[in-house]
Amino acid sequence: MTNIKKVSELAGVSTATVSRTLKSPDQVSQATREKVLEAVKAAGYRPNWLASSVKSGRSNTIVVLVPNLVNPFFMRIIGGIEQAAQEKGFSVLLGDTQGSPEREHEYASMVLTNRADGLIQLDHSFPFSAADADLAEDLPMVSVCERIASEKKYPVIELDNYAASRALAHHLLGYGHKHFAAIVGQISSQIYRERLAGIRSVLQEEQIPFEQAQITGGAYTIEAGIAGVEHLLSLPQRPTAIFCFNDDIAIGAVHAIKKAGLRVPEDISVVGFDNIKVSAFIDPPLTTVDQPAYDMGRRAVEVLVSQIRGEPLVRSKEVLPFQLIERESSGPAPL
Amino acid sequence: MTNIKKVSELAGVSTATVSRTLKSPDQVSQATREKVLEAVKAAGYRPNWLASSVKSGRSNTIVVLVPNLVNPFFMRIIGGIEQAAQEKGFSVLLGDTQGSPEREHEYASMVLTNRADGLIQLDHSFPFSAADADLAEDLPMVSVCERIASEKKYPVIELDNYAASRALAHHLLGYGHKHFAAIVGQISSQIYRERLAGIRSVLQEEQIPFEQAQITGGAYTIEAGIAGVEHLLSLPQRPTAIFCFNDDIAIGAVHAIKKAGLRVPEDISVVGFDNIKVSAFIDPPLTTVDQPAYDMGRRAVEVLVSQIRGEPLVRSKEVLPFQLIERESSGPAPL
DNA sequence: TTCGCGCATGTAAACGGTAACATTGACACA
DNA sequence: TGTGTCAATGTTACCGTTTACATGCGCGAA
Repeated sequence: MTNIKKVSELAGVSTATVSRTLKSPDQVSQATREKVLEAVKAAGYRPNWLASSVKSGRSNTIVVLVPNLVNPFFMRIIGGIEQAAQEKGFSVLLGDTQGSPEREHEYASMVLTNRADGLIQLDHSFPFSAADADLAEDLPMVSVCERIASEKKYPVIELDNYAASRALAHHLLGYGHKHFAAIVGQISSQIYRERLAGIRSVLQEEQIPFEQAQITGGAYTIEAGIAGVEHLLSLPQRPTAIFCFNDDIAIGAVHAIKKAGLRVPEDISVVGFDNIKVSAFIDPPLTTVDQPAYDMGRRAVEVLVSQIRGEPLVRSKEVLPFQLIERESSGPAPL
Repeated sequence: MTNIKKVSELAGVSTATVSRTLKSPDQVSQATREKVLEAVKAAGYRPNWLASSVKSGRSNTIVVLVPNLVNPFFMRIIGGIEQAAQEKGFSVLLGDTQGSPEREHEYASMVLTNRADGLIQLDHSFPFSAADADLAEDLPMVSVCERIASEKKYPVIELDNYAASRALAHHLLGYGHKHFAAIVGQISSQIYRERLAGIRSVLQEEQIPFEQAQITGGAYTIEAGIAGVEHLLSLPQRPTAIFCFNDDIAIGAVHAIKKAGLRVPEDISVVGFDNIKVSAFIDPPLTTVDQPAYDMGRRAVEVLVSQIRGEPLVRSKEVLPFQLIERESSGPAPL
């Protein structure tokens, strides 16, 4: 391993001069600078990142906790995280948790051991173990989409899920639908509550009933969408419009509806959430709510980095704009 | 920051004893061990990972270069990488390159600066900059799917693309197709050459022509699939079967074919590659080649870690099995 | 009783940088 | 000529661990 000492000997200067040449070249005379740079090149020297980090006490790394890597919506967020992190000189450690608390604990503890300076949580759980909880008190942590379940309020970058659900509901009401159902994702999350509340508020205003039996699901997967539709089609009153809490669920729902010999949207309208890439290209293209995933990731990094730098928190909650994307999976209610 | 010194003072022992208690407890008497562990708990001490890494010279980190985060096939590979890395005590740094050489250089250089111990490349380029190339000579690097373009042969975990393409070709020939086309992904890659060679070899055996005009594309995207079909439909002889070099392209192709008023597979059969999740649930479900993406990721880590440990290389090339998944996007050639 | 062995622990030198402080010398100015 | 200033460089302490080596002590064997 070529280290700074070898370079300093090669150049006939002290290690400090080598360090200065690389970190603050203007403090070094041009003559020695050239000498040193030549020695650096000759030795093939690259500064040891671990060593400088240990000195500075900062790893310039953030860890991102993702419940599911294959979800393209999360990946778009992570794309934004990556981009912003790189611009700010941070690198991104990937923490694929698969929803397992043990995994979350493990990744979260990286912030306690100086392996990372902060963490971004894409799920809604408080990621630290009970043993670490008190140490985690003032650590830089930001959540995206979901709010972290803890007394302390960590900053969150989110969507106005309530308003977005209301927009979807109004969209479907406009088509004359009267029988609604929902296939939800993770239960007990903030998203679950807000979206459901949004739907309920609109339906209540119109005096349209919306019972617990019409709410099914429990995971953000295609399979959950299929199972959800199978359940809903077995109900005495078949819904004519289904809210799916993400596009994966909606894709499964559309698939199952067609498989049952029904048509989308002629028999049942389906709306999703997230606007993942493929949603525009399935048959029929999905009506959905676009979330600015990339920007949410970017923003999360900006907030996190300012926390890491110890800057005061401006807002603990940022709500980014959604956009209702009307496509062909929703249409007039059947007569 | 609570460090080992604070703990040692609290426990009334030396820092060495604290370190030993945590790293090799059997060298410490039970009495002091308990004393130390209590002090650790009282101080809320967590060893500084940066410091131990600088000492050991190993970061126990690998960096993964991905051309495109939103591609679910890559994400399945990365899922396998993550899992295996965690089991082996490594963490994963994410390098979203977007195909940009500068980004690749930047991430690759992390291995030179001890920020990572090795790298996994999912693209086919040699990721180091020209300036770093000679230093990169003996660095642990493994590629998945694609072979790295360099004189030195780095280990690669791949699929038998030639045989898989032959299988797809035979599948379509069995349906009586005579007019083929291909929408390819990245040109100039190993995959491009092998898959095309596989297709060509089968068609040649059957004396079926396959001209350059029938080969289009250039990116692994839905849009490329759409553009590809638009081009192919403008040809004097319309193909009855299209090889798409991944499922995203195939999804775009199916979309465009339907949009043109044609049916899949009655008018045109479409086959893909990768077997991403959604392929089974679009209309019609895609015939495709399943790649064991997760296992490829796992295997890549195993090979990489053994390289990092300096173990001798067993095989420089591992070929994992594919599986032809016959679904409904392929069928009998139209009369 | 003395010697030697081995366990438990302490001391201090690493690891590879960075940066505060010290030193040197050139130069300007009185 | 003496003094002060400043730029360029060297010296050295330090970041937080780990670990080779040193020390001390108890105990069994001779």
